[in-house]
Amino acid sequence: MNYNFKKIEAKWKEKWEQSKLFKTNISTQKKFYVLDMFPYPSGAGLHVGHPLGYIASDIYSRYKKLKGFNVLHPMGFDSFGLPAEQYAIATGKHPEKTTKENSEKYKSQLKNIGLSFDWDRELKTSDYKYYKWTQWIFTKLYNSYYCNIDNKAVPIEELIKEFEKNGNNSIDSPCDVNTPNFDAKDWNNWSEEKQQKMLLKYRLAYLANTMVNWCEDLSTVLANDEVKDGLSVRGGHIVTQKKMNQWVLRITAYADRLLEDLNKIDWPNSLKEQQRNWIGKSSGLNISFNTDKNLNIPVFTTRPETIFGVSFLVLSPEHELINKLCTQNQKEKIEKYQLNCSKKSELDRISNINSISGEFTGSYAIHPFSNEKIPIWISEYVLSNYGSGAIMAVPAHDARDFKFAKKFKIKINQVIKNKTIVKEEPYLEKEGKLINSFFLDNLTVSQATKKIINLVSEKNIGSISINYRLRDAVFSRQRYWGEPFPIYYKKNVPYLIPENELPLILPSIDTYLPTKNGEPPLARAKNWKYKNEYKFEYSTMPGWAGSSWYFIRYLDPNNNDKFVGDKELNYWENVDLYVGGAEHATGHLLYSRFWTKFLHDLSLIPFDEPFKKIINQGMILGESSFVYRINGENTFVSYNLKENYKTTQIHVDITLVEKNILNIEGFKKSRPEYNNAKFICENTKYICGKSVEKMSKSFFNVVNPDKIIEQFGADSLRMYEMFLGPLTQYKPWNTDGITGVFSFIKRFWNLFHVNQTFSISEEAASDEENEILHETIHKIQKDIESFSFNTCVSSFMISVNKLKKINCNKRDILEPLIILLSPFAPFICEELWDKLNPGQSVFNAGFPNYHDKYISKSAINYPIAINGKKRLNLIISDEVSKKDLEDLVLANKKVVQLTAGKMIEKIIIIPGKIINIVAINQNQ
RNA sequence: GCGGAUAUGGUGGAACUGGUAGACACGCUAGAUUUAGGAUCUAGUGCCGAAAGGCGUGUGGGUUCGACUCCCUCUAUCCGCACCA
Repeated sequence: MNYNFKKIEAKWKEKWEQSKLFKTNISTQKKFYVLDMFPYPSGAGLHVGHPLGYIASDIYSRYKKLKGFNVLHPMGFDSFGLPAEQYAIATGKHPEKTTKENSEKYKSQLKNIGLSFDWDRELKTSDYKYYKWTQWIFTKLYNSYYCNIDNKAVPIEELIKEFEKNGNNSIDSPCDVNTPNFDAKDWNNWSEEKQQKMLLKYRLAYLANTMVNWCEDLSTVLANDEVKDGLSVRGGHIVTQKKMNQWVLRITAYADRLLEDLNKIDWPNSLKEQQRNWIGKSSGLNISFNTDKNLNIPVFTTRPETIFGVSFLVLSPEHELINKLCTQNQKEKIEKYQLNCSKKSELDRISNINSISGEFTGSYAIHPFSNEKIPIWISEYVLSNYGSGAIMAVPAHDARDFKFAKKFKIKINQVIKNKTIVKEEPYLEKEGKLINSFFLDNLTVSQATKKIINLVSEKNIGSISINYRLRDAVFSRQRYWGEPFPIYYKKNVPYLIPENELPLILPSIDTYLPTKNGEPPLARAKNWKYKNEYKFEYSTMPGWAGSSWYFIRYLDPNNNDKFVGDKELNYWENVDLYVGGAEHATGHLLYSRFWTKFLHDLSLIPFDEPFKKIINQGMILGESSFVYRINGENTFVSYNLKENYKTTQIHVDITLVEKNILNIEGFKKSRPEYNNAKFICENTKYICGKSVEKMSKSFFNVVNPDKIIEQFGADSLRMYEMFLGPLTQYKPWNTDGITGVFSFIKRFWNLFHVNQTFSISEEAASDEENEILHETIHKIQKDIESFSFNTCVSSFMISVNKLKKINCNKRDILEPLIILLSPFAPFICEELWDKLNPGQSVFNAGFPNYHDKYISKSAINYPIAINGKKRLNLIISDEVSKKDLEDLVLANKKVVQLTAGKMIEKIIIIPGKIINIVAINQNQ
């Protein structure tokens, strides 16, 4: 019988689906939770790069199952999002419809690959049965504040009780910067409206004015990557910065815990490092500078010891004191500068390092220790939302301050001794002794830092302060295709929709555009009011809302009474292995940790980290092909002749290229403008150029897995994806190479067949055969556990090649080998297992154990090296003593020949590894 | 600018804690076989050289009996973040 993968794969796909082989339930076994990052179902479907991580996690899941674990391995879709909405705007099709079509397509592609997902647990974020609970979590955030004393989130009722008793005087909790002090009397006298406004300043979900990229012509808000050089990418409309009242989540309250707890999870270091940098904790000192206008300017510095090096202050262009500091003759310039900055997006403002700009306010600060006059400037390199929005500039010891001082010819005071000439370049190290610093002179940096901190607090002009780079997370989107907020407004004050009235269903609207007066699309919904009276919130939640907790919902996806059942939660707990791309480092992975910690604080879940271990898979890159068109002509010149002309490089669809040779007829037909194209060829062939880049529709280099499966089968696709290289690395796809694993699979099949007939021997295995088997078991187990799947495939090839050579078809050997291979190539293994053990599934078998006695060998093929360079091999029994070994080696003819005329200085014997003879020339 | 990774044949890659560099494949060369298929099998294939031998893991140095592996220098490519005071 020939290996007919089409028949085999179709058969088992159906059988597994019918028998619900991959359905999981709570049991008494040990659990293991394997999760893939949530895909967004795009209209283009899967390409060959997408399933890389899914195949890896599938192999690991199946391995864990064979090892006796109860494995949870679910899949679903992050189905809210911008592309579906934009498609809806363009075509009028409801995003729900396209989302459904796209996820069905994804699902069928994933099933073709033979991934062992429990599809009964499938979920979609856009399903109201799911987003009911996303809304519910929002109500919990809204109804909580963060207590710094307990260091956790606490229900807002506790805060109200405290306000009623003592006002907010003894509250230690992050809140709005403009929160006034009040006592119980004030609180109890306030109207409900005023009380609600005060509470909003403390909630973990609160309203705040935040800057957005506003596009007047489109009357909508744009994302950073939709804006370039102050214009919208689509259409080139002017984009300005505008403040907008939006929902914000107080993630900064968790900054320290998010940072600290990185130490207790098994994530790649680079990922942890990215989160650390994103949170960006830095400790320093807040110091107040008085000014000639008698105003206090607080500045934040991490280098307080350089206080005597300050030669100017810089405020951010939005700083609230600028109006008061700005003198009459500087006013015009300052206002012009401020206006200029407001036109730039934050991204533009900070991306241009080399153009230094700023304006002098006309005012001076007074140095708190030397009483010197210090000019006050404004510049866009100081950000209003970090620290206090103002800095003390020390050009001798800070790179940006240095550039600024050079440009505006401000003096540069060196205060730390070093060989660097600070007139030419700044000295940035925190090493050396202080100079020009009065009472700090001759102290080291750390001594001076301590001393200045003490003095500043004694003088009552500043205090130690910890700053985070992390900002609170804006949670509103002016879009249609997202979760509606369970919020309505009464007298402009937000109120929650009661829990028992959730979900608040996303209403239908006629068109998905914002309204003419700039309200989000939901303002178009007809008769959409709470109790027919109160306006709902019109913005929707961002894409990351649904993906911040989906891993919890998988435990109990169909529960209509709770977001997850207790039994399920306590059995499955958090994710043991999470596989996905590193690009989510500071988005999804941080928000999920935040929500997990929050839910844990309210005792809703028993764990406070979502993902115990993460593996980042690398990307599979595509190989793009190019043709070269002579500028101004419809003539294409072959790759090696293109230097003779001025040409433009154009992507050509890789399906029209084989072994770098262009299918000219196909190319002509591909686009009307190529119909009459001419070609300058090399030996009648047109050679294309190529390069490796991201696999993308726009580069015409995508390879569809369905086509690969059609030609070689899913088992070959799975094994080839793993064989390409280490899971975590970036690597190019090359379809030609798949023939290697395809013929391996056929060779494996042929082990079970003699003259095309299924044939298996019941004879006992020989030592040689056992050796092959047990070495393979050992290697496969080790490599799966270290996620080295590429070397697993090599070992399978090696052992099958060896077994083929000795024509082994013994059950004792082949049966365990099927189990070993089944996580990688499930279809063929199930088929062969079924022939050996009719009616049983290989996935209910146990992973075989290896025996050391077959792995250790008594004779060693010793490599013999002379001066570290291997020269020959000698087979020597491991019972030979060291002394005998030396004699044996020195007596060898080849050794004698190679060491002739040299003196043998010593012999190094590393047992079981190598023998090295150190020989030196005698005449030297 | 800062941070992180990576660099090994024509190509993808292997080499466990310093111990045989190039496993396993693709490609290529030669041959066998065949119902001409993107089939199967055999042998060869790092580079230079007729051979002996020499040279080889991005560059230059160092430690070591021995370095792809450890240390220093430089270079290139990719990725991430955006002036974080």
